[in-house]
Amino acid sequence: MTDSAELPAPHNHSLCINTALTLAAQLCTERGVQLTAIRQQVLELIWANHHAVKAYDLLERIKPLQSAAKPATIYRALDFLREQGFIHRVESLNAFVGCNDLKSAHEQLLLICKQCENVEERHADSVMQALTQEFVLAGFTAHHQAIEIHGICATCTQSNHIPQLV
Amino acid sequence: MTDSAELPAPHNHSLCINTALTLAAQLCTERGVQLTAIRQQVLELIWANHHAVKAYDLLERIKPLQSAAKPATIYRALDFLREQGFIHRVESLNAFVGCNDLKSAHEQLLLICKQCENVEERHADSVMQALTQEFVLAGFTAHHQAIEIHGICATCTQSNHIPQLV
DNA sequence: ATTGAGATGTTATATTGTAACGAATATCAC
DNA sequence: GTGATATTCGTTACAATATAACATCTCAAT
Repeated sequence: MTDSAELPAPHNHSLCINTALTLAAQLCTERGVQLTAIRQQVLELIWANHHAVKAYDLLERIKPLQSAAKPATIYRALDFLREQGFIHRVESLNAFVGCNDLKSAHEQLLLICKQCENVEERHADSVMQALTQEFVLAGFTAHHQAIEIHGICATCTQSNHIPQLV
Repeated sequence: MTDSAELPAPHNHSLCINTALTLAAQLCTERGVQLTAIRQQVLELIWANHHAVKAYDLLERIKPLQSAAKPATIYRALDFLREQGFIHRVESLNAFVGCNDLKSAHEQLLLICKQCENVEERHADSVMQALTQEFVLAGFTAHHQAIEIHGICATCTQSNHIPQLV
């Protein structure tokens, strides 16, 4: 049996990773910033699945590649990747997840499944519009927002309804 | 000059605190749970202003009252207060703020001012409705949500426009 | 070759949060 | 009231997350 709990949808994940890495490399070139080996490896590790990854897990995983890696190694790479908009920090998990919309500067919604732990990013324009109205009402100028919803994703809900073999 | 940056609106803050504490005490009685001295003191310290307070700051502030206080003392009180819905955790700040809507079970929006550090809680029904629609679209069952917006509040925006005496 | 900016190595430490277990206290049935 | 039970608290130890500070390296532009 494959790991269907983690990558439930028919999903070519290496395509997923490749797209993200290729685009990141391209954007770095355009912006004149360096996607160094460490930064690229961290980005690749984050994209290993659609979970939110913890900094110290990344540290363990990068050590075979970068034996000198220390916490600062990881946090610096994470800072860079965040500045470039390649990843998001999931505030409610102290963890990090790849951004799958590098082109547009959308602020987004993160749907975090408690069961499979996948994090789905959605643009949710209607939510953002309602938020903007709310800011106007409150006289608030928004700079940055974190919208994180914990629950059960569609795939897990479905698979939970499939009769179990007991 | 008074501390107008922290409590900018004409605002009877002791009323604010008293209301919160009285209501919390009442709800605890109704629910058959204990609002012990420690828990009440922590709640009171959180309500000292409208900032998000860090756990270790609370620890320092409660020591004059509870000389035996240790991290676990604070975190247990915080757990209790959260379970009862008396406070919110601000995920993006690792900090805690009083809930000013104890009666209704609204999930809410936190508007966090970078300048005065006040946290304003808003119900934002339109945002929640848009969110609910988004969940339906995504087939997602939401259990808990954190919506945290960082920016500049109305009061600070106004006072920033007042010509400075230089 | 020099230099200057950015990236990394390295050590140390700060901050945030939990686990585990025994002692004290409150609550409830009798 | 007394004893049984559950809850709360004290205490120690530690885990997990994150940053500061400074030295060194790399590499491109001059």
